[in-house]
Amino acid sequence: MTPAAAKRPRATQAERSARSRSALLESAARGLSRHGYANLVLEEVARDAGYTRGALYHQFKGKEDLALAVLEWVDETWWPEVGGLAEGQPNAAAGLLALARGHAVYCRRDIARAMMTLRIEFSGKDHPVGRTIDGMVKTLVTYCAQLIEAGRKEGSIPPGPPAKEVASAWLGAMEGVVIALAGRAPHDEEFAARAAAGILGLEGLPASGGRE
Amino acid sequence: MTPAAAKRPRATQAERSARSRSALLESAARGLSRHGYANLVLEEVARDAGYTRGALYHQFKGKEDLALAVLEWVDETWWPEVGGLAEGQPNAAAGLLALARGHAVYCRRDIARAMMTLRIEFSGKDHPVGRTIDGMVKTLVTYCAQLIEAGRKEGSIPPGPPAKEVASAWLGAMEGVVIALAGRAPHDEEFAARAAAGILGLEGLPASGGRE
DNA sequence: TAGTATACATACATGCATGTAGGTTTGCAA
DNA sequence: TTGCAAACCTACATGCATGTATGTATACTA
Repeated sequence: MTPAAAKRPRATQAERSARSRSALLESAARGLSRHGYANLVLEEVARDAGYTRGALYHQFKGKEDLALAVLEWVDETWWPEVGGLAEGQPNAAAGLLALARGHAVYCRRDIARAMMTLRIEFSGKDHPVGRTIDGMVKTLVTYCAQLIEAGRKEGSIPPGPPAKEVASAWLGAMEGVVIALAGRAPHDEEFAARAAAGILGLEGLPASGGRE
Repeated sequence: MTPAAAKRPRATQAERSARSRSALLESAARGLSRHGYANLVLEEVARDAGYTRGALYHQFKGKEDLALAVLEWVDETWWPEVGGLAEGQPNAAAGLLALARGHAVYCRRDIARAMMTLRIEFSGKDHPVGRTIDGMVKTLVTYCAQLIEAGRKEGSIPPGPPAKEVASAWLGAMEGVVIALAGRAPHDEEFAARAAAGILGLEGLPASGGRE
């Protein structure tokens, strides 16, 4: 079917649109990182992407829709890139440390701040963006809490406060560290792992030098 | 002098003004915590304090001045309440853990978020609020870095990345944890200390509840 | 090659929050 | 009590960003 697709050098129409859309998304993510939602001015977003607000309003319903699209994009890229890192590890503790390192690496593009900014601005608020953020955080915290409980059963993580509380603290520490270091490799990764280990109550710091 | 001051039940005039000012300040701090700077609407601030915008504009030059006053207030209360906690400790490592715990306690009033919000919105920006925040953070980081270096010399803190980097990460983790737990005692304090210990590279978790 | 839909730009309208100016009340001093 | 200076309130003016409506160019279709 669609023999044209095979012949044509590029699906110029759809590709053009997709190109614009992702350029706008990337610009919006940067903008959200730097200015937050309220201070984000759509004209700047469009200009930084090489367009005008007209293009933006053609691709997205409005500011809110744009922010939600950024969140969706983050959600779709985070899990394959970072979320899976816990799988291949020998135990849950190592998995959570790998997650921490992976998150730090992932956040070297200035997306971490976008998430944190939106979370601070909207978390707990009765707003579509707030609900979306809270949903994402809840999913992540639940996932980490499961890892923690598994780790406690298998003995790789010592007992302590409720797993959900630990998971919340773990995530908070992650984001705090990553933002504070703002992608300054290689320490961002190192400190994320250290903070994670501390929160979980792990004693020896594993692989803190580069040798596992 | 001013024998009136001794006679009068209250310095009604000045006291009235001070009362209004601090009520507005407190309301503003809460508002900044919840909504951030850009989303902070001065009418709400005034109303929550029992006034109108008129009173606010009588006490402060405007929104920016109000935010700066909140920062000044935080700066003036933080050091006596928290900053001093490092002094009485046996070594620098213990001092930094005490600082972490103290900060968590201090932030149970929702001031932590106010700081973090403003920091995220303005840090690195060419704006009076941004410069003030950056100054405060720089002072704190420098102070912590000194403690870290002292701790390394005396052996209570193991060597590692540059002290300033460690201090930045330490502060970031603090704020992240405190925000994530949002004043949910007693775990906020516990996790702040754990994260701090992890960042610093301390092995045994000291005084983590003892019998847990 | 003509027609149409899509991608994008320009121009206008609206709302909302800040800041300011002018008024009213309250306290204090002669 | 009279007068003045505060604390405080009400009403207006301005600016800025969003959203919408309309216009133009570029790509696909027949």
